[in-house]
Amino acid sequence: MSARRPPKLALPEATPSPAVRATAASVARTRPTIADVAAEAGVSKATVSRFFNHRERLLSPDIATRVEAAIAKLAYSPSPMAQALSHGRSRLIGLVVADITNPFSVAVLRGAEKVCQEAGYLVMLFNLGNERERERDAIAALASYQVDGFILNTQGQSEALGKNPTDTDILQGRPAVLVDRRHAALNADFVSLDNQSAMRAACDHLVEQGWRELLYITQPLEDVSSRQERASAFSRCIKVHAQAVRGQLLELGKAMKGAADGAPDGTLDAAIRALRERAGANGRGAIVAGNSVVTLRVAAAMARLGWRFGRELGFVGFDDPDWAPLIGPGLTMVSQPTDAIGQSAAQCLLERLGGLHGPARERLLPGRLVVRGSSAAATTRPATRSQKQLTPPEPPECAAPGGR
Amino acid sequence: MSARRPPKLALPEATPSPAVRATAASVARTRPTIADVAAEAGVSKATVSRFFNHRERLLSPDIATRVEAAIAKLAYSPSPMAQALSHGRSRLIGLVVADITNPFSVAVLRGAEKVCQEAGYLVMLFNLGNERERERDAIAALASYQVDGFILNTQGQSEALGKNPTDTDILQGRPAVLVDRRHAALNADFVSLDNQSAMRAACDHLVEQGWRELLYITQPLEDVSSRQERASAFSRCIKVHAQAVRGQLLELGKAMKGAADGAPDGTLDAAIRALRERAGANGRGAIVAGNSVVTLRVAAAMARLGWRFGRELGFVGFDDPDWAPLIGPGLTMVSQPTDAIGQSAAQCLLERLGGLHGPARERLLPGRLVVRGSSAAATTRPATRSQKQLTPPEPPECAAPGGR
DNA sequence: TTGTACGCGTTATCAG
DNA sequence: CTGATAACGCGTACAA
Repeated sequence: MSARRPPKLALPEATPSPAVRATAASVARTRPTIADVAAEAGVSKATVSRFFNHRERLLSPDIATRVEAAIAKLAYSPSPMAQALSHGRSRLIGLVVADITNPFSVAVLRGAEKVCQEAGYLVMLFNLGNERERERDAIAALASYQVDGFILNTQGQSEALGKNPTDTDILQGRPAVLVDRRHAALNADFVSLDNQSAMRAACDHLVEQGWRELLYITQPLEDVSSRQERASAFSRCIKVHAQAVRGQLLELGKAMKGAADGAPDGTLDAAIRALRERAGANGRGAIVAGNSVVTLRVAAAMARLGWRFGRELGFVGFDDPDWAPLIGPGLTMVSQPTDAIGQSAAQCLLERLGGLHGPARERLLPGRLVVRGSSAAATTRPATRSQKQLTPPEPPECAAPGGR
Repeated sequence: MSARRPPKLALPEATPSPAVRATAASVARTRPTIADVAAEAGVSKATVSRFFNHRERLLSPDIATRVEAAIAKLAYSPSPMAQALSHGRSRLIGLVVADITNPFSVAVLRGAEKVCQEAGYLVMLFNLGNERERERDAIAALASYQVDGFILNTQGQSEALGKNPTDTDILQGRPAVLVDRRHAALNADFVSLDNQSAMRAACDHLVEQGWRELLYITQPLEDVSSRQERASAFSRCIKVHAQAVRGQLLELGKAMKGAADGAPDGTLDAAIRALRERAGANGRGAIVAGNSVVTLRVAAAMARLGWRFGRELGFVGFDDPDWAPLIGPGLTMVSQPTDAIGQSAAQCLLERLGGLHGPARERLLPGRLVVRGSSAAATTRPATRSQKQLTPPEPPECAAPGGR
C-alpha cells in the first residue's frame, strides 16, 4: 500500500515501460523483471526465458553472452511466484508437523529441510500444535500455495480425512511422503524407524541384562501408527521371551492441552511402584518408554520416588535426546536416525517430483541401541545395591526439585 | 509435465473455456478459478473478486448470494500465488533461524508461527544450520517469494550484510523483526529477553545463596549480540558485588562443524577444576551457563569429574529446557519467555504490515528465575558434603556414560 | 452496481 | 535460432 510501484499508465505507444524502468532502475525499489533484462540486452523476453530454461537449445553465443551480462548487471533472478503461476510448479514443499515442540519432529524437519534446500526447494511449514483437526486446513493452506509436494508428520489416520469425498483430492494430486505416522486414507510413500526391529533390540537387551518384569509406557495410542506399532511389537517380544519375562503395557492419559496433567502423574507413580513390587525384591523390573516425552515423565516420577535408574528399575527408551546421558547413570536409548529419516523423506519426495511413478513405497530405517547405565546388568548386583535400598526412603514429600 | 492442464486453444470465439471447465469440473484435476465461480454464478470475474475484497461496497444482495452459493458449491478459494503476483502481497512471512536444532529457536518459532497462522499468514522457513554465510541467500530466497515480512533469528551482525551496497535493499523494503540477536546493518524491530536484568537476577541469587567465585561460560561471542550482552552484563554484576565475589569468563571454542569437538572438552574440564580450586575448600564456586547448549556441556563435564551440582559447584543457567529439573538435584535456570518472544515478534511484524511506521522499536521481555537444587545455599553445608569429596575420585577414565 | 480490459512476471506455442 | 503473443489466476481502474 505504501511503496508499491505506481501503475503504469496505459498510454498505447508511450515509451515502453520496461525499458524506462530498467534505465531508471538505478534506484529501483522493486526487483528487476525479465522484461528489464530483455530491454537491457536488447532481446525479447522469450529469449531471456530460454536462457534459463532451455539452455541446451542453442542460443547464439553472441546473444547468450549479452543476456548473461544483462542478468548479471541487473542481478536478475526469476520470480518463483510468476513461474508457479505460469509453469505450474512453485519449487515449494509443504511440511506439516504434528508438534514442533517434539524434538523428534524437529530433527526430522532439519534433515528434510536440508535436502530440500539443496535441491532448490523452499519449505513451507505448518505446525499443528497437536490439534489434529487442523490437519485439513494445513494441507489446504499449503496446497493453495501450489506446493509441489508434501511431507507429512501428522496424527490423522482415518478420522480427519476420508470422510468427505473431496478429501481424496486434498493433496491436489501432488505427491506426499508420510513420516513416522501412517495415514490410512492417503496413498503415499512412508518413511520411518523400523519400530519392530528397534523394539526387539531394546527388549532383547533388557532380557539379556537380566531384567525380567517389563513395563512399556506409551502416550495414548489413539490413531498414531508408530505408537501402535511399537506397542504391538512390545507384546510380540514378550511372547518370544515368554518363558523368561513378563510384560505389561501402560497407556498414559491424554495430556490436558498445555496443562500440567496432574492426575496422570499419580497413576504413573503408582504404575511404577506396582512394577517394582511385581518384580519382587530382586530388582529386575524395567521400564521401556515409547519416546522422549514419556522418558521425561518417567524420569520425573523416578525423581519423585527417590529412585535411581539401573538400581530400583531398569530403563530403555526410544529417541536419544542430548540429555539422556546426563540423567542418573545415563539412559539407555534406542536412537532414531532422525536426520536420515528426514533426508530420506525429502529424497523420496524429490524422486516423485522428478516423475517417478509406481505404488507407494515404504522405507524403514534401523535404530541404534545406545547402551548406558540405566540398563546395566540387573542380575549382578541386586544383592548389593538394590537390596540395600529395598525400602527406599520416602521421598521428601512433594518438595521435589522440579518446581514446575 | 505430466498431469498439466492442456493449454487452451486460442480459438477466438470458441465456447468460453472457463465455463467448459466448470461444467466438466465434476472430475476436475485442478482447483477452481475465479472464472469458474463467475461462470457458475453468471457474473463477471470482477464481481467475484469484489465479493472477497470490497465487501463493504454494496453488491446487490441478489448477486451476492448467487456468488456466495457458487463459491460454496465449487469450494473455491482464491490463489494466494496469483494474488501475490497481482496485488503485491503474498500473506507469507519469511522466518530465518540460525539453528533449528536449538530449542530456544524452536520455541520462539512456535510462538511466532501461531500468531502468524491466526492472522492468516503462512510461514516460510529457512534454517541456516549455523552457516552464517547462507544468511544472504536465505533472505534473498524468501524475498523472491514476495514474503510480506521477515522474522530473523540469525547471527549475521555487520559481516554478512552491509558490505555490498545493494544489501540495503536486501529486505526489498519489507518490514523485519529481529529476535534475540541484533543486526547492525538492519533497521528493524527487535524482540528479546531482557538479558541485563536476567543476568542480574541470576547473579544476585547466587551471591545471596553464598556462592562467591563465579564463572560465566558462554559459546563464542563472535557477533552474536545476545551472547555479548549477557557477557557484559555478567561483568557488570561482578563489579556491583565486587567486595563480595570474584568473577571470570570462559568463552568456549567454536564447535567443529558437527564434530564432537573433543579438545574443548578438556579445556572445559580444566576450567571447572580451576574454578573449584580458586574457590578454595569452602565449596563456593558456581557456574553460570549462557544457554542450554553450554548447560549440556557443563553437565557432561561434571559427570566426567564425578561432581554434583550444588555440592562441588553451584549452577545457574540460561534457558529452561524440560530436562533441567532432572539433572542432579535439579538445575536452577533463567527461564526465557520463549513463546511470548515469538508471539511478540510476530505481532510487531503484523503491526508493521498493518501500516505502522516509525523508528525501530525494541521489546525486552523479562526472564524468570526458576530456583532448583543446583544453587541451593552454599554456606550451610560446605563442611558436610563438599569437604568430604574435596578430592573427588578420579573419574573412571573416559568411559563416560555418554557414548556419543 | 456491474462488466471490460489490462497488468503482474513467466513460460510455451507458433510464426518468422 | 529468435520474436510476438497467449495463457496462468487475480485485482482494479475505467467505462457502462
